[in-house]
Amino acid sequence: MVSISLKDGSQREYPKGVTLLQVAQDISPRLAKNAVIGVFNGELTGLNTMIYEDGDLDLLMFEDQQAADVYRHSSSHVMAQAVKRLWPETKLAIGPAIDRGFYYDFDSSHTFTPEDFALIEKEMNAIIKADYPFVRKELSREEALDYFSKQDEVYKVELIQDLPEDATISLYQQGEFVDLCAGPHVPSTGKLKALKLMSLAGAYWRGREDNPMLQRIYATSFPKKSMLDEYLHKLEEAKKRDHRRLGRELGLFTIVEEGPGFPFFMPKGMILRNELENFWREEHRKAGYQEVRTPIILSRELWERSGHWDHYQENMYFTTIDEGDYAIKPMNCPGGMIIYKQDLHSYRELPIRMGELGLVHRHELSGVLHGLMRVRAFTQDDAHIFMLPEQIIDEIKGVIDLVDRFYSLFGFPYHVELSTRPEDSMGTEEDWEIATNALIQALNEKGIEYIVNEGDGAFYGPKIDFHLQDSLDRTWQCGTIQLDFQMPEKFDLTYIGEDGEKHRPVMIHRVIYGSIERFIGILTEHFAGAFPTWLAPLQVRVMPITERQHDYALQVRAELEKQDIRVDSDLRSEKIGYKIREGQLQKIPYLLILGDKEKEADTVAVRHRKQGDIGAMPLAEFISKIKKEINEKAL
RNA sequence: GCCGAUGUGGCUCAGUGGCAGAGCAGCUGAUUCGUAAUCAGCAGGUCGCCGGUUCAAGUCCGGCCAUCGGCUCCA
Repeated sequence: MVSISLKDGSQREYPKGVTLLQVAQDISPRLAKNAVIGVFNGELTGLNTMIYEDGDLDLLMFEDQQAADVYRHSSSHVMAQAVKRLWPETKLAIGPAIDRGFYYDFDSSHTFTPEDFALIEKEMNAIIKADYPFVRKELSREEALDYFSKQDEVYKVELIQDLPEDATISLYQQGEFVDLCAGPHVPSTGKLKALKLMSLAGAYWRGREDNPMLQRIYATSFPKKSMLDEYLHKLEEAKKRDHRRLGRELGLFTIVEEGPGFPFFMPKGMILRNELENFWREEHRKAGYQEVRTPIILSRELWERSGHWDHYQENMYFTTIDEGDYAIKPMNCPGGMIIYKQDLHSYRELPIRMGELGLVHRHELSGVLHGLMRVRAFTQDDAHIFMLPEQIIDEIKGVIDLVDRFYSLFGFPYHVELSTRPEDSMGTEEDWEIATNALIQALNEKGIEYIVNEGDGAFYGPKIDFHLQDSLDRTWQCGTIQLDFQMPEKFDLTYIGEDGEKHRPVMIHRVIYGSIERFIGILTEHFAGAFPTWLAPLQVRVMPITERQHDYALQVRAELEKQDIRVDSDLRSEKIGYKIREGQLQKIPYLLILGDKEKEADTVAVRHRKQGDIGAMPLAEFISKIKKEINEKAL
């Protein structure tokens, strides 16, 4: 017998060789139905695994992310099986579960089109109906290589060759289909229910540009049709929050063919932008920053000195002036260096925190442009901090605090990544180690969790990145803190120390918003265009019900303007419902509806964009209410 | 840059080789109305661009550009 301890602390005895599914069945038929995968003695274990030793068991349902991953992973095998049936010459690459679904990469002479989706889905459903068990087989490296070589599955062969010497090589088979796979899987294909193929994409084998491009099919699956429908509905809703759509609908910005990647900001977008910049200046003043502005175009010689010529050239735009070569700045730092060098600096001045809202241009590949999130011209809310080596940790922590101050104000969840030395970089191994450790120490002292991106740093130093999410949960790097020992060296920056000698300062590059453009994109999606009142391009719209109240409406509007509230009025001869509808669609925080009653009583009827009609009140009361909301930057 | 898809009025979209359409938005007029769409009329298009096939191309073919979804890359 084996003794199995369950999560609730209870223990059950079973004959040796009992499967997890049988255990689940014994506990409750519903659990057996809903369980996707087990965790037995800490190991993710398939439900049809037989148990020969005592242990702790936790049965996971789809709602658990690990279980969902297994479920999707099994789904990807079924998709591969269907594709192999339909196009037998197709070679298989990899097919993992991802956040909300799964994909499989194929190499096929057949070019998949969305029209194939129905066909593949139909075949997948047939495979599910056949209810093939997922059978695990372990075999030696030689056997595995031999098997996949014979099948001409070149990608699988490559994968096996790259597995560590001591790795267990396992296959999973369902029906006629066999795939190299570590597992585990659901017990059988019949466990899978609601599947949908989502999209096609090209993807380089192993993500390397010089490798062949494979055809990737993205799909998702759920244990219930209703869950799939709900997911699809959410996707539709998310599309309505897309900043590119809202940018047009709300008149914030536009990008046209005449300037791919070069956004135009329209009057309403500029109001939003200016509010963000005002707030930025205020906070940076408080945090001890000075502000500078450096030129957009600077000489080739400068970029050679900074290292950009060698390390960043393919991202830069160039121009010629009087036969001299110039570059349009892709970063603000060299300009900052020049400003620092205009004066001699004492150690007593440090740290010098020098901010710049700097417009940079970068040549991004055409395929990566994406609304305001990925553009070719953007404004970085940059700053360069020049400091003593012993000030490094405190300064980094100061920036981390500032980032948190900004992101919490908007209610943005974010995650942090640490990027280390890339291949194409400047400086000594020692400098990089000191710099990287300083970033790690600051993160640790702040108690911030982070993931590491090996080799993803800037060419001059390692960095801490802050990532925010868009409406589809894609993440975008916004804030970043980069520690740099190289630029001060290249530009021979110095300060006079206590000893009267020249010393080398250390430098931080940092941004909070990252790029104002990207941040506005994130902001728009986060609030679905309903910006907090302090940011809203238009804060109040006054709408009289009939012409009888036009005078009163203009009077109210004038008073609000006098109070620096952004207000307009809708005097068209439309029904009030029509005006309200437009006001709501424009996501204006407050609509003031003025009829005879209000005019008579000298009040305004207030409609809040989310709370709806909140009743009439004296204008003065409304003004103090909205001013409080604006001053507090309330969400 | 690479893979795939898409490109028709300001917006959303119909139009499968034979006279370029609809709804919304816009303009004009009527309507004066109480919390998400009043009615009527008018105007608006080199069908992304260039070339080809054809008696005839929005439609078929080729090239380019842009956009969308990915890959790679990054704020």
